[in-house]
Amino acid sequence: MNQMLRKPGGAEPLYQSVKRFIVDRIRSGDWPVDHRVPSETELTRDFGVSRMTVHRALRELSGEGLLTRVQGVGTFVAAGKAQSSPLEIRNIAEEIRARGHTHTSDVRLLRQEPAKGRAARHLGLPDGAPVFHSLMLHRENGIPVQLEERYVNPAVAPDYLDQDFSRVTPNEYLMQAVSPDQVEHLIEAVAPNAATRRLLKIDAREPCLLLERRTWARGAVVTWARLTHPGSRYRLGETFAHRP
Amino acid sequence: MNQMLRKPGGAEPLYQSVKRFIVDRIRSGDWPVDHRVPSETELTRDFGVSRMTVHRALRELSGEGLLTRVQGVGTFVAAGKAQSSPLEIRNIAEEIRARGHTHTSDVRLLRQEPAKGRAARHLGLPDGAPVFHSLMLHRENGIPVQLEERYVNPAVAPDYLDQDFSRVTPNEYLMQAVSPDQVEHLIEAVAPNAATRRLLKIDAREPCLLLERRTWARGAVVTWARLTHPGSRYRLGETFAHRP
DNA sequence: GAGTGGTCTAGACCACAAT
DNA sequence: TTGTGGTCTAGACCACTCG
Repeated sequence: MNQMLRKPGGAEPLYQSVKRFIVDRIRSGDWPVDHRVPSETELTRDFGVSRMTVHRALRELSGEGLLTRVQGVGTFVAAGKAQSSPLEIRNIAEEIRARGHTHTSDVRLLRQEPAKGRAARHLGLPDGAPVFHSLMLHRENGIPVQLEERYVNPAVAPDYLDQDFSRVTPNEYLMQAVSPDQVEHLIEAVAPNAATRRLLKIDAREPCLLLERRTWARGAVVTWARLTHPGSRYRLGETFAHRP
Repeated sequence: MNQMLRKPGGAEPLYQSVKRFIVDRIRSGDWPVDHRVPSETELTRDFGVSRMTVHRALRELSGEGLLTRVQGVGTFVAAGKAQSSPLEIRNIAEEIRARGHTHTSDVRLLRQEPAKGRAARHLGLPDGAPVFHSLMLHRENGIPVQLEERYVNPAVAPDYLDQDFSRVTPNEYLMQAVSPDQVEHLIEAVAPNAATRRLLKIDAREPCLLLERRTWARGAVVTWARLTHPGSRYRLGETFAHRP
């Protein structure tokens, strides 16, 4: 029966089971973008639940941006360009997983070096003071979506260099290690330089969305991050309240 | 009957009517923060609809952050009311004047036309329905900084075409004419097309920051605006305190 | 025990799109 | 005409909180 679909733990609503089943198919790659999802009638039969229950699952996934529904036509896996809110401090890995996709990342650089120029000024440190510097490349389903260059104040996060950033993103680590009390964001459209183009695998004509973020904790700058995204693969968004 | 609660236009789902009723009570101040909302049973009786319908309305309002629901206790008007947004609806003219600079603008287009493609979809209107379409160029100290292309729902702002937009920006007019209750923003980096390059006086290599904004009032889309800025002359920025 | 919200069913009618 | 999603009903059982 449909009990087989329930989570082992037991107490999960049926519509959650249906949602989980669909998200798993998308996450695993079984259902690519634009793939047609079984109709409500089919899912009703397959899961042995009522149509209202299936409908709720599909409606919620549609509201979460994972599916697109067209009356009279069907339900499809949403194309969904990457989209996030600049308001909060977003976690790129979580954001990607929330879309049902796979997040992977490479550590391209992780070291201590003398602060110079803008990095020193943004961190509020004297020129030549030691800083931590990291460069990460984040991918969504294998496609580069964010280049994360980050400078970290060693006084605030002394263990930064010892982390395994293949398991926990720098963002995740810093958020739990030193919860910041102030944030600054700047958003710009920029032309990528040669190194950025190579890492993001884009050509010179593609503009990039640059999000710069600084965070503070108890008056000291924690980190200055430059997050560069290919314009064709990422955008920032936010909705206040719901659109009906 | 519950027909009295329906919108004059007719076709509104019942759960929408219930939502609208509650939102109106909150917005008007009748129901302050922490006010207890009538139970599902009471609303079912008052509206003459089934409990499932009432439940959906309350569940969605809860998801949108307007209500808080506690099983076994009741439903209450949520506190909070979002932190100030970095992407509040900005008024380009005011923003420029706040920097001590001079704002000028040209009306390049202002007319009614049949909605097509994206404009129709974004406004939630059928293809070919009449819409208002305007194109404005905004300058800071004589230098173009924003190209504002805007589509407006005639049903919501019927007098749009009669305004003098050399004195009041479309944004200012719409904000005071129909105060929106919902906003959506999207930010992208894009390459400008030929017409945009010519109007903004930039060359093909310069990326542009595109801010798309939709606003709603009482469930209907008011306007969809595409604000294009030269990457070298404009950026979005924001500082705020983080909630611990 | 009474009242609340959370979930679920088995039907129904409708609007819409494709054939 | 067929199949799709959108809405709605009138019940039902459950978990939970409170007096």
